[in-house]
Amino acid sequence: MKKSLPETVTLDEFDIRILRILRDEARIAVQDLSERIGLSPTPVARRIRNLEASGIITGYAAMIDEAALGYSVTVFVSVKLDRQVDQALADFENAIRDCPEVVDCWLMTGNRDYLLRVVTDGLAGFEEFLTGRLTRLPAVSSIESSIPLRRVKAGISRQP
Amino acid sequence: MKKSLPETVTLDEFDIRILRILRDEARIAVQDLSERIGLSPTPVARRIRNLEASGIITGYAAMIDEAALGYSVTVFVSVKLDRQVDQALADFENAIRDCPEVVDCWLMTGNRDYLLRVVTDGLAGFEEFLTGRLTRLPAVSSIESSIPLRRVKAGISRQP
DNA sequence: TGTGAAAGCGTTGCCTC
DNA sequence: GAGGCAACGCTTTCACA
Repeated sequence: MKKSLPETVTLDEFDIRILRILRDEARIAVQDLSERIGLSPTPVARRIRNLEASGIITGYAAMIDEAALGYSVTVFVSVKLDRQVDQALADFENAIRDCPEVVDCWLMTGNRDYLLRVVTDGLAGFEEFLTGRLTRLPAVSSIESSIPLRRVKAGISRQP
Repeated sequence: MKKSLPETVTLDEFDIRILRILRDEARIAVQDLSERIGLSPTPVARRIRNLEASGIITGYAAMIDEAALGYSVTVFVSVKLDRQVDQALADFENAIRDCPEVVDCWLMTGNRDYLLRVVTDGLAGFEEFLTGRLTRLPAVSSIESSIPLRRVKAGISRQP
């Protein structure tokens, strides 16, 4: 039932604990990590390498305070395309992947519209993105923006 | 000792390049990083420590493939509260922070509703979260769920 | 910011269970 | 099969220029 995944890796308690710690402190030393979970460094390093090789750990990211960098505006944008053929979707997605302003993008069910999280250095920058880039993409028919007041919980991935 | 507000830190080209690299490869060795940006390891380590201390780097996260862990379902949930006094918001937010299913949560402008990204190990798990936890929170008046087909772009933060 | 020495850490081969 | 130990080599750190 639960083996539809490409990787049928089985994770034991140690793997789960490693993931749990690495999820929050990705730059921790293997040695410190091994002390915390009660194993010696050797198997911990092996387990981390296996988790990386099997695709369970897909990478490590520094979490950067966007506001401190001057990116103070986050907007959620809902985009609808007027043509929903595969080519239009693919073209739109390729264009989105080239936009640094778009941090996150999901294709939604239903009317096959997209949900984007857009980050800019101000409302002027957002307007520029909207009028200068987004509305100029072919097949874009309607755009709806929602502005958040604040982020209540900031997660990267679900905790095991 | 120039410890000022996080917003007023000035970043030079080296800092930006360090952030850009750490953003994608947070576990890179300082030595490798220093070779890539053309500085010796010592100042690079110092810069990283300063970036952490000034709050520009808020942490490091391992990116974990949720599907490989069995968390195959992502749902965006829009929640509206019937009372919008501060206490109701605070209570709701505290409850949300305790839900491992809720990966990300934003308070939106307008009708002051919340946008949640919920991750579970299946639709049954989602239903359990919905009926067992979310609808039981006080002040929750309406809930709307949207299911994504796929993630087009998966970002952590805006690239500098 | 860079250099060099010292301390700390990760990696590997081998052994044990 | 997986964990642990020890030694080697690389990385980080600190004093000082």
